[in-house]
Amino acid sequence: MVDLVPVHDRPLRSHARRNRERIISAAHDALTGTSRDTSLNEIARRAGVGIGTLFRHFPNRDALLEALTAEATSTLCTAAKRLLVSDEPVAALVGWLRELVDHVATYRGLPASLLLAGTGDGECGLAGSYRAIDAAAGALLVRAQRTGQVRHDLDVPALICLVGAVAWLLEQDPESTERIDHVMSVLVDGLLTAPR
Amino acid sequence: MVDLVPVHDRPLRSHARRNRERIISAAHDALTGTSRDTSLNEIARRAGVGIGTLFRHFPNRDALLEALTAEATSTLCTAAKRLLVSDEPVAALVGWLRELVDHVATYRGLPASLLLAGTGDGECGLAGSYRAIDAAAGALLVRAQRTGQVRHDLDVPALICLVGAVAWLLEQDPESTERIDHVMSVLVDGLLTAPR
DNA sequence: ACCTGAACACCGTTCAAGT
DNA sequence: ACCTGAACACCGTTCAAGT
Repeated sequence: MVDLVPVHDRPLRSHARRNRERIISAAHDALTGTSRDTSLNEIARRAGVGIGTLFRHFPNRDALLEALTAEATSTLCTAAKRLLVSDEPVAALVGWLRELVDHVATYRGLPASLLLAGTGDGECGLAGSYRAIDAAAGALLVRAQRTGQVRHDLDVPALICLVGAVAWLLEQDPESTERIDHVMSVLVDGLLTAPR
Repeated sequence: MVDLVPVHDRPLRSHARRNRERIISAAHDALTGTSRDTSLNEIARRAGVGIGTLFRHFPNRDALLEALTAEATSTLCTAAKRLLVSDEPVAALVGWLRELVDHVATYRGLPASLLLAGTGDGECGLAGSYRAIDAAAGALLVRAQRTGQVRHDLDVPALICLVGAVAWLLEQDPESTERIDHVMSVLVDGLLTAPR
């Protein structure tokens, strides 16, 4: 994209960009740490920015979540592409799903927002992330199903539902990692083809 | 318990009891219908009662949820006892878990509150319900495990986690019954013993 | 073009004042 | 003993006013 903006408002734009970064950084710290339930007003305050500025950059909470997770989501999806050439299709799928659970559980409210992005007809903030995850998971799923070891009556939305549900469990009690692993193993067993 | 209260405050007590019933009834309608996200103030208003009265009867949202669900929970748990003498232990467990999912998904916020009741050390409102469900599920689980068809590395808390997660999915999108059924069948497959 | 922060309509919760 | 509702401290969100 060519830069057509006049030179004289460069400093303003760069200042705005810095504000954006500050908000993202403050939001990351606020939504990731131990006290994850931080208000948007508080995030703006910590970012040293007016609340109006936060809403100017991110019209709603989902837009902020999208910005926060965009980078991690895309690295996760490129990782999926790399896994597509591994020689263990089922292990690749399962391993990636586990990573996805951890990723989605990183920010409070992300499981619900991601699910909503899948259901929602319109363009809610996380629609882009959802599509990226959908594509990555789809490729891994199809390849795993071709081995015959994974149920064929599974589609990507169902898979994302399952991941979202487990991520929500992790969100409810971030301490209970071992229980989540247990639950996840039950779920993975369910994905595998049952003996007829 | 013997009734020791003087006769002259009987009408007051009965009036209080009627208020309690009104609140429960209004809350049921408000939290069950299509617009499930009704505020406590609004519920009090619909019940024709001051907001202070609502908080006097139910100190927090979980206490209200407990009162709302107490009856349905106990009938579900007596149903579990009846299922204990059926001749299909696995089908009994699975069928009951499905009913539990529907029950937990009935009221908005119940999945999260129930999970918290399991984790919480103290006495949050739904601790009683959790114990009842724990006992009922435990009996069904043990019997199903004795057949050898159900994984032995499963305990009741893990089971309730799974139910809560699926109920949360249903809560997020009450329309998607067919998808939930699908997810539930995957989960149930995961509960069954995998071929060694 | 971008930022600010007072202001709005809400939320759950409390508590002095009533009967 | 029980009820009331104004009041409090919050929340997300908007928007007139500034630079």
